[in-house]
Amino acid sequence: MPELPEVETIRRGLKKHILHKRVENVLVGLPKIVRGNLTQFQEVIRGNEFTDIERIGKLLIFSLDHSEFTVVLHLKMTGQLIYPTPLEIVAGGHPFPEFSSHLPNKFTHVTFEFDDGTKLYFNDLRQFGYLQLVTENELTLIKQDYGLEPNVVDFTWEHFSKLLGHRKTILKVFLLNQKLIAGLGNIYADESAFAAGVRPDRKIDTLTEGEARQLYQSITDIISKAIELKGTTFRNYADSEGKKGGYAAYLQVYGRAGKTCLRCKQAKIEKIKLGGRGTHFCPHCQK
DNA sequence: CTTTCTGTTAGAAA
DNA sequence: ATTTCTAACAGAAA
Repeated sequence: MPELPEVETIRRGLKKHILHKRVENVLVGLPKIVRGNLTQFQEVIRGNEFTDIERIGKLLIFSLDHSEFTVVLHLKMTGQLIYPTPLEIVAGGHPFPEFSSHLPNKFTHVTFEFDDGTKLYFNDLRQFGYLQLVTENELTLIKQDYGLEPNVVDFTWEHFSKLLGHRKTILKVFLLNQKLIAGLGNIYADESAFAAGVRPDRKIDTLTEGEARQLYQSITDIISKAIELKGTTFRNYADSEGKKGGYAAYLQVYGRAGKTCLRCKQAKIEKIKLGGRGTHFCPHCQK
């Protein structure tokens, strides 16, 4: 579920709270959520502490103190990392009734218990997400599978344009390819194409330079705005404090199939399937 | 009731 | 080599 802005929001939220706290216990209710050897996973983390949290694309990377291992975590479609702070424990506030108001709940598969009594919950309704211990070498290999980050300085027009190259693939598929651009998902891909005025079913090699530049700018603007607003809650995304993201109010096409376009106020938003994903666009505003 | 859809992606099949 | 399909899963919506 979460795309780059949502994962980044979670990363920032957790960094404020969980670093340098001794992990007293790692409770695992659903073993398959932990890839690799479960016993080793628990032994390496118990008694240790997280020293940093990084992110590449939609993947979170937790550094451990004095360990050859690093923890990587992917939330996939419905994963959540919730760290109730004392204030929220009092308020009892998880915003989604289906996840019940108190944690852990039936979707909590891993719980980290810290030495100050606080807990970090990994919830995942659809159970696609995972945690895994990786060595430095393995981490290097994983990083090689990720392309440009849209929110860093070297996401330049020159790099982006090189990425487009002479590809003939469909724009939507291009935008979702994590090996090329890391972190875009279904929502921001559709929103970026709309903002650029380009149909998502266009072939990359038919884009004019002007359209390509528009697209580059749209991705940059949308991702930074979405990070600023702490992501988009369309269904059940929540940040580490259990709060919803604010970007949903800015969505132009995603989830608006059949509704009148907010820009031209004439055409209805169409929904088609591209690369196996529901794809939304305005047939009037996007060429 | 059944069918289709869902913010992801690894791996198989074509 | 590259592109498309499917599976992993649970629940909401149609």
